[in-house]
Formats: sequence, C-alpha cells, structure tokens
Amino acid sequence: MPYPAGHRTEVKARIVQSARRLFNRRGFDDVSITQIMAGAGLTHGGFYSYFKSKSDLYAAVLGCFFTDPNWKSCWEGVEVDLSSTDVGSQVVRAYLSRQHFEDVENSCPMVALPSDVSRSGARAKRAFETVFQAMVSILERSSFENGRPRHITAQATAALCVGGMVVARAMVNRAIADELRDACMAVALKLGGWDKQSKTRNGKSKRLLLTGLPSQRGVGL
Amino acid sequence: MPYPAGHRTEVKARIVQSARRLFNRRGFDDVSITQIMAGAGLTHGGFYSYFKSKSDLYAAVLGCFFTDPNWKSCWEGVEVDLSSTDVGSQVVRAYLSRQHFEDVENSCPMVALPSDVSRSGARAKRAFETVFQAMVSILERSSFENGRPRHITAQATAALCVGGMVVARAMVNRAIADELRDACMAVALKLGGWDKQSKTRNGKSKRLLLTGLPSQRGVGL
DNA sequence: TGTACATCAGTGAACGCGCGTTCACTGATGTAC
DNA sequence: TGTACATCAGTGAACGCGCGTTCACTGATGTAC
Repeated sequence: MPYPAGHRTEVKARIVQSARRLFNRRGFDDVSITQIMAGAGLTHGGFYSYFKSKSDLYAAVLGCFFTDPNWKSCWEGVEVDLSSTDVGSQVVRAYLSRQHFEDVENSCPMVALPSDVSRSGARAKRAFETVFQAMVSILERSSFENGRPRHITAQATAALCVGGMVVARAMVNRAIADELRDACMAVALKLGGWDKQSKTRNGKSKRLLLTGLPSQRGVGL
Repeated sequence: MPYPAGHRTEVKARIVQSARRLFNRRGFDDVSITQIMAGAGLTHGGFYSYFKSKSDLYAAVLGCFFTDPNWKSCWEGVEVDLSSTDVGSQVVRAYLSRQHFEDVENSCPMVALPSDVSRSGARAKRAFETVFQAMVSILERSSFENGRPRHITAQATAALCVGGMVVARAMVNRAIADELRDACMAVALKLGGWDKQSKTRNGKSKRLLLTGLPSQRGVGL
C-alpha cells in the first residue's frame, strides 16, 4: 500500500474543516470548491475523489458538527465544566458570549447557517435538529425551574440562545447587538433558575466544545 | 409624457415583490434575475433600468419590508388588533403560528433570511435591525411584567419568537418543530405576562402586517 | 377625428466570467527482490 | 543497500453551463396639430 493508512481520512477531515470555516463565513453558494481545497492545502481537481459533489460535502459538513470528535479548539478561554450541576448556566453564558459572537468561522452552525439549512435537504436538517436537541437536553438536565415542565423551558431557552445570536449577528449597531445578547442571557439564566446561583463552581473544568456537543461523553443524547 | 405617471413605480414594486417571494424561499444566490423578472411578468433585459445591480435590489428588498406600505396580504386569517392592550400577546401568537411557519414566501424576513443578512452589507443589516427594534417596542409597550426592566424582557421575547421560528424551519421532523413552536409561545407569553389574561379581547380587529410592522400608524417606532 | 411623431418601457441576442465537474496525466510513496 | 516497479493521491487543462450584465432595437403609448 502506498501512503500511510489513515492518510485519506486525515486529508478528508482537513477539507471538511476548511469548508466549515468558509461556509460559516460566507454560506454555501459563495464558496467555491477551489477555495475549499486551497484552504486544505490542495488544488480543486482532487475534490471528487473525496466527495461525490459539493452538496455532498455540504451535508457532510453539517453532519460533522457533532459526529467529528477531532475538534481542535473552540473559543479559547470559554470554559465549561461538564461535571458541574449548572452546566446549563455555563452553556448559556458561553453561547451568548462576545467571543462566540465574534468568532464567526468557528461559530456554532445553528447560529451561522440556519437559513441555509432551511433551504437544504433532509440530511442537513437532520444534523441541525440533532445538535439542537442535544443542546436542549443539556439545559433540561441542569435546569432548576419547577413551575413548568422542564422540557418546555429548556426548548425555549435553547431557542432564545440561538435566536439571540442569530439576530445579533444580523445587526449593524454593535452596541445594540451587545445589549440584545445581554438581555437574552439574563432571561435565559432566569428561565433555567441559574440566576439565583453563584456564577461558577470551581474544580477542574474541561473545555466544552459547543459545536460538538453531542459527541461529548456522557452529555449528548 | 408617454405612459401614465406612476407606471414605473408600480412595476418596480412588482419586481421587488417577486424578489421578496423568491429570496424568502431560496435565498439570494439561488435566485436569478431572469426568475425575478419573470415573476413580475417581464423579461430579464429590463432589470437594469430599475436597479443598478442584483445587490442593489437585494438591499431594496430588505429595506422595503418596512418602508413599503403597499402590502397586499399577509397570513390570511391571522388577525391582530392593534388598538388592544395585549397586542404583544397577539403578535407572539401570530409570529409563532403554524401559518407563519408554513408560508415561507410571505414570511417575515427575519425568519427567512437572517444568515443572508449577516453576510450582507450595512444597508441590509440596518433594515433588519429596524424591523427587530420595532417588534421589541411593540412587545415592550404591551408587556405586563414588572419584575425586570421591560425593555430587557421585550428584547428577549422578540429574540425567542424569531429564534423559535428560525430553528423550527431548519428541522426535518414536523412534530418536533411544532412542539418547539408551542414551547416558545408558552414561554414568550409568560415573559410578557400575557398568560394570565383572557386570550383575546373583541372589537374590530385590523389585520397586522408583521413583515411591515413599523409602517403601521401609531405602532412603529 | 385622424395622422404623424417623439418618447421610452420592455425585449432578447450577445458578452465575459466563474463555477462545478471530468479526466488524462504526474510524481511521490511504499514494496519486492 | 539498491533498483525496478505498482499504486494512487493529487494536478491542472478543459468542458459545458448558467449567471449577471450590456446594448441596439422594437413597438406600444400619449401628444401635437
């Protein structure tokens, strides 16, 4: 066999990563295969030995947001302790953070690509749905509110986080966008009952990769 | 002067309407000028006597969602009484309704195009921001909650409505999407304090055109 | 009322361009002896 | 260790296509007399 085993797998992952960054920034149509391959250090010709078509890659990219365990980094400095009882609180804070707002390339795809997914096929939508459900289930488990079925509150909280970010990113005025993020964060924390708690519990905190939520051991659905 | 005065204005509006429907359904890049002009009953060649470029039209479309007072119809049967004290409640219900969910073509652009706007220029973002702020101000004025500054709650409620719809549209499973809409509606009504009220007050109800909120007399900002 | 005319809204052929996709080829790799 | 070889990952020229955009033209319109 020429070339070491796993070589193709590694290159394919590089292509997907490049595509993810470019799609997050510019959407599906505005990104060319030449650019994606260049981002992976290759030329366009080789593309079709890895993917059947551009749409195929698109679906793979959306799917990989939660199946690919090889995330390199995600929002440096935003740490979430997965074993803590208030993971929900930390997820909300991280999700609506300035860092997540600014880092479009490494953004959660639910924030960067919802419109594109709406117009896509079942495969992309299924990937989106799974990521969202995973987020809901994390919030649900660490929620403190009892007045209403937790599931309902958790669903709304997740929608509030995603919606707040989506809307904030579509604004011109930075100050207004910041204000909106803050408002959403305050209400989301209230909804989960995390506003009565101390902000953080210490302990060794693992970094939570929000774009890869469900692949985290013991967390996903 | 050949041709009646206002002829061009009327045709231009028709082009914008056609573009709006197509953009809502398929986004910016997947819609061609030929299709837009065909939707307005014309051929592609005439386009450039109305708009400088396709991007120019795009900005005009987003801007017109709130400046154009000539909306023909919007969600037949979904009625909102603008003079009622619980407009907020009605806006929330209409916004998260099954009808709005299904009618993609006549959808609020904040639901159909947020990702596209994020990647666009200042003009499109400014239009988006204005529509959102108008929604917030309606919710704020008819809110009943006093525990927290109303403005914060109103911002979050608006983000929740938009976010719930955006996420619901990006899902495969209809039942899950419906459940999400319901959850968001329940929480949004609670946030505004509208859950303690009777559902509707009667009176002559005007139809509220949600995509054109700010242009409604006495309502917008 | 009828005819000649000027205007200009809309037409459709044509353009260049960049894209997705294909494919014959290259040359770096690990293997066999 | 060295040489010949088979494999195949990656290259880049080439393709057809549809797009945005341009422009010389057509023909319907309202006006002038």
